[in-house]
Amino acid sequence: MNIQNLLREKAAQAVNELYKVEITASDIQLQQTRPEFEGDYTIVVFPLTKVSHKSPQETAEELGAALVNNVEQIEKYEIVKGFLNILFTKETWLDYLRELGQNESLVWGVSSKPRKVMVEYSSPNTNKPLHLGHVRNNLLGYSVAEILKARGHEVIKANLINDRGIHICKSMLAWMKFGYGETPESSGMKGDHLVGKYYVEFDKIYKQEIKTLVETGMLKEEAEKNAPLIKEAQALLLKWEDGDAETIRIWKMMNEWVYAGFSITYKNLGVNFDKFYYESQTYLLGKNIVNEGLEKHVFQQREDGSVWIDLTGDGLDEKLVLRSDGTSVYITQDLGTAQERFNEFALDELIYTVGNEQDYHFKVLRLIFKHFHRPWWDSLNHLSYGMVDLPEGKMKSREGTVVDADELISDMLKAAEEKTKEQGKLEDLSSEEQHDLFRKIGMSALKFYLLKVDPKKRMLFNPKESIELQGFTGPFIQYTYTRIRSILRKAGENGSGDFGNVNLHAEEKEVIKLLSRKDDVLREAEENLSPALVANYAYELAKEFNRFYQEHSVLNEADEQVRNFRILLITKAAQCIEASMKLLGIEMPERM
RNA sequence: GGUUGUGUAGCUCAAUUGGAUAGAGCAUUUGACUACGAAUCAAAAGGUUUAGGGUUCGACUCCCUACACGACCA
Repeated sequence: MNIQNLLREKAAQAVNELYKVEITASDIQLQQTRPEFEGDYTIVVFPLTKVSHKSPQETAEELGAALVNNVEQIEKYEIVKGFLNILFTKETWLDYLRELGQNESLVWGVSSKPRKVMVEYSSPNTNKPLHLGHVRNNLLGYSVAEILKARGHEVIKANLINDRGIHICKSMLAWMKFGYGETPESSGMKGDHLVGKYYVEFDKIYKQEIKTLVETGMLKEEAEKNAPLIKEAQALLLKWEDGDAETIRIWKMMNEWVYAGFSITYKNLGVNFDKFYYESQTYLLGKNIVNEGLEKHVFQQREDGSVWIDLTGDGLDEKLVLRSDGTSVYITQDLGTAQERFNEFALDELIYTVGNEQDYHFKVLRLIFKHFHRPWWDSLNHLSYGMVDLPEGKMKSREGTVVDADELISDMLKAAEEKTKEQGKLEDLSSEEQHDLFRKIGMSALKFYLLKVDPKKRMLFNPKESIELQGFTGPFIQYTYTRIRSILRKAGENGSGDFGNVNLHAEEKEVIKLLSRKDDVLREAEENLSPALVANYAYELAKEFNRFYQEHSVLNEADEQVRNFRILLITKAAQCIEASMKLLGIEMPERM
């Protein structure tokens, strides 16, 4: 059993008996004992003085004595300034490791209430290739989905592709006018990049037209509306909405190019989806919701025909849900698609992985369903993440500072190859094996770099740092893993016996302690939708192993029981590192 | 203008959700490869947690004010 939970429960019991109250295990505040004191865990006594009506010192004294007397796993206690430090017997830790050893592989603790959850992530536009911001989105969404799965939930990974609207018409128009039939095949370009090229082309010529108009004396805003190219694009959108055959044909063709491109990027990123949605099929949804809102008097219609919701009572303002011409806005279709998804899958929860620039939007979405009294309105969650900045500042497409996802990936792999070759340890691997290794190392550097940061926070992407292999990085953890694997290969079958009641060194105990925290880490990662907690944990574990490795030998250990113990210890450490990194979408190599 | 997020070591990030002397990595300085892999380990140095006030046994964390940067709503 989880040692922290054991302590919480026993402490709660003891408090209840001592002071005739009814507190629960979760009322016990627990933390790691600071290294300068003797002990494994520390009970914070201050909150308990409210029920004991005694001084912190006295309360700690009574609780400590009760625990030592009643719990065989507890060896001693020590009180320092209102903190009750608890030391467990070494058998407690050895037994915990034995318990882990009963399973062949590592088993995560699962949620007591499994849910059915849809995680929407990626959700790209079809007018240009993916960039660094999308990469953070994809890695976060994928990882959160994997974390939820590991917790025992049923997860549907969904991708809502924005395949319609003025943006794709711009690319189409530019291609029709200036493309001369260029295709991915004829140009040798990846489809998403080819379409992106025409999007940029559109913008370039559009800007020129505006400039020319302004020179003839037109106001800038006016020029932006009246430039011939934008008018043409708008006309094209109308044709698309009318279902014009030729327009639809070109639209489909260009979107197919983009999808082929995206699927390569997704494959390289190692992400996947169970369900694709397309806006062209969902953008008309939501109008029935608008009607429902009007009937329920949650929405109000104005004289011009537009429909609004008044959220001033919730601290927000009034929000448009349908334009006066009867067309949808973004929130309209989001209302429709959310409703449809709950209907179709009987979801317990829906998580949108979208940047924090849309915090307001998702607040509104939840509130609307709250006013509709949907029972699931509260399960509509927004995995909101911060933007990715570059050392030069924000990514700006106009200034060409956008970091392209495909380029980024290939740069990472190249860097991994160079740095690995510098080490010169792998001459005997086939070139195929080498390339697989470079991929694993490069992607681990990239993924770990992006996932180790709290998703909520805006972060800095420093290309030079991202390809580092030392310190708080993915490759460091991989390296640690391969060291363990190397020992285990050499150990062969020599470590399957029991280890009795061996001595336990500080470095060994610390590794077991960390292992015993795995389920709490996963639970917290779920609660906070934060892969960063898992990343930090994997790093801690790797570091703790390295500390052990420096001080103690496994294979050269003469005592067979000690050797058996250490082999099981490092086996479980390796499995836990691998399992944690897998939740981040990072693969472990056998050698590097 | 309104709403909202962020501000921690030179840089990039942590801090068990209010707990002990705020921790890591990089960079700098120093020590350890004839021990299972040195992509490692150990050590030094680096902090008025943006500033000021408040709440309490106790504040990086909660409240107020100001400043800086960002985002959103028109």
